[in-house]
Amino acid sequence: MSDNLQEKESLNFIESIIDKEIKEGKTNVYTRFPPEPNGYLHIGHAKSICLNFGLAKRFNGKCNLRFDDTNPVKEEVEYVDSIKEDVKWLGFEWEGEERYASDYFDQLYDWAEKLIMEGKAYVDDQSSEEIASQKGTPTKPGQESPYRNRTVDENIDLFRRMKAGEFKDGEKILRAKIDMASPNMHMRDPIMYRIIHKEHHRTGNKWCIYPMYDFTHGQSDYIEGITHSVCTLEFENHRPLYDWYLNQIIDTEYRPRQIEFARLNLSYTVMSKRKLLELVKEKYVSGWDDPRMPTISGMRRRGYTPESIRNFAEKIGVAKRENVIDVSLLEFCVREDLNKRADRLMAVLDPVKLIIDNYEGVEEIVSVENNPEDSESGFRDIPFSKEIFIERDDFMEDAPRKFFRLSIGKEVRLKGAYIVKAESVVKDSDGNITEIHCTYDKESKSGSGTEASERKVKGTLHWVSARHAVAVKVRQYDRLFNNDDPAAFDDYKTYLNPDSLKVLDNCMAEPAINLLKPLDTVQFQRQGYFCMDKDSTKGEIIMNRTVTLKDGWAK
RNA sequence: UGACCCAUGGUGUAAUGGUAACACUACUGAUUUUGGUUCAGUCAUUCAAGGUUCGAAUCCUUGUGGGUCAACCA
Repeated sequence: MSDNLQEKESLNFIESIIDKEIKEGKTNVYTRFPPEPNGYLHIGHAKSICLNFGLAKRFNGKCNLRFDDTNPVKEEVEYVDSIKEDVKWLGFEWEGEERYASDYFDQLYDWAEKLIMEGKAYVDDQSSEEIASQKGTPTKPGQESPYRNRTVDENIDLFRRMKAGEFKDGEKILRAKIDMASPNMHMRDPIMYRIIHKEHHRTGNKWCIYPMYDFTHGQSDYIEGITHSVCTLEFENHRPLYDWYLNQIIDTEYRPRQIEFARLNLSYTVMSKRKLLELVKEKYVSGWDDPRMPTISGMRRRGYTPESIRNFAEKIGVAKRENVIDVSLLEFCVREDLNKRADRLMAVLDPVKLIIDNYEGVEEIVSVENNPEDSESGFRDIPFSKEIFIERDDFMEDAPRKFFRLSIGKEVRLKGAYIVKAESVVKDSDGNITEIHCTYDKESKSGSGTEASERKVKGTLHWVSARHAVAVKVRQYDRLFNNDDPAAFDDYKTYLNPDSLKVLDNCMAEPAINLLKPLDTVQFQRQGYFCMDKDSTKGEIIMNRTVTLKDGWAK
């Protein structure tokens, strides 16, 4: 029966393709995640990672991590390291050691010579401008290069001299000889190798010619035994070239297959590496791991969990249709996860003092459950006293009838403690409330079992005992852009949300906050989920707001 | 005036010729010592026109709309 259920589970279109192939006798599934180490991974990459590793897992296959490092101008070791960390953090394990396209440079070079020998590639002496001008347009065919019909001997000689470093950057180039009239621009004698005199993060100064993406990717797949080369839609037009190159070198039955899917777009954010890099370089954010960034490292610092991101990737599905996922789905996923696992803590973000005038004694201890969603999580003790802080928003002198919080003459429950009634307020010369004076019902203590403790009151407030309060700094993060599709505009930066970060310096938390370590997540009761920032020190606790709680009141 | 791809509620994703469904969002209500959670419910969907078929979201044709492609980027 359970088998039946599993069979009924719907497959995405890639899984359907593989499922069909397996039924037709194909035996293995081998995928790869192929980032270029020229930036940090973002939530869009997470979709691809979950897809590729997920496919391997589902079909008992393998998945490689391969760095597509064919352009030393843009690539750096810093990015390699961060990418490895992020993939691991997301919970995936690649097959063996990570791979590098640069590991295949020798083989790629040999294949290039082979193509030259067969008259299928030639060296072009023209400038990039000249080549571009002969390329034609999508609706007009291109013209053939005057160097297109050089002899094999001449081409080989020139190519070897390119490799030997006899020419400057841009002086010569190796092109495949395909079809300048092809309706597919990528087939109009695409560039295979260009000269770049620049040290490579892996191969050092061994090479001064580097292969282009198209001449690298399919062959790398072939070398690694990849069966399904899953990439995003913009490579759809490259597929004929992917296949053409493979046709030149393959002499076995095995052949990798490119399949394209629609990349992830998220509302209220930008996803392109170029734009993210701009935000970092121009200091609109504090770095790649700024908690407002849609990068994996930013989300980690913000307090997102790997589980919530994987679950998100599962929920958004995989298809070929352009899509913009509502960021509220991401928020739903992290709340869903954190609700189950985050211990509750009380913290007052905008404190105002509340004094219980008839409170007897100095202080006492109350006991509160750590997480009502997790019976294993137990209870903790919290100090309570005559003077406490509550949220400024939780008090109104004259409240509308739907206001379930504190106002003069009205009662509320202090979470885990007593029911209090507001009697009067003290204000400063500007009219700001500085103290709220209350009386409490001595018999109403939570859990005491008395009749008074069972009384129902409209609202329950979080609070912190004034003399025990721990000062914390809170960073309230909000969406980075205030337009739901900023990427649609060239001047997307004008849509940056000026309130995407609010720093609150005078927050007060209960003493248990001292037990937290960096990256620990808690729920501040009635506020949201917060994650201790890595910049916290002994003297200063910094909490990043991951996401607010859903607010059913929302004035 | 090219090639390739795509079109299902507000947003996503299913339904694989046989009752259009699931999730998110929004909104109701119940429960609640978090205006959270949980539970119950409501609103809302096949781009258009032809054709094939007993039967079409699904297959065909033609439109329409959208995306991608003219880096010595990936």
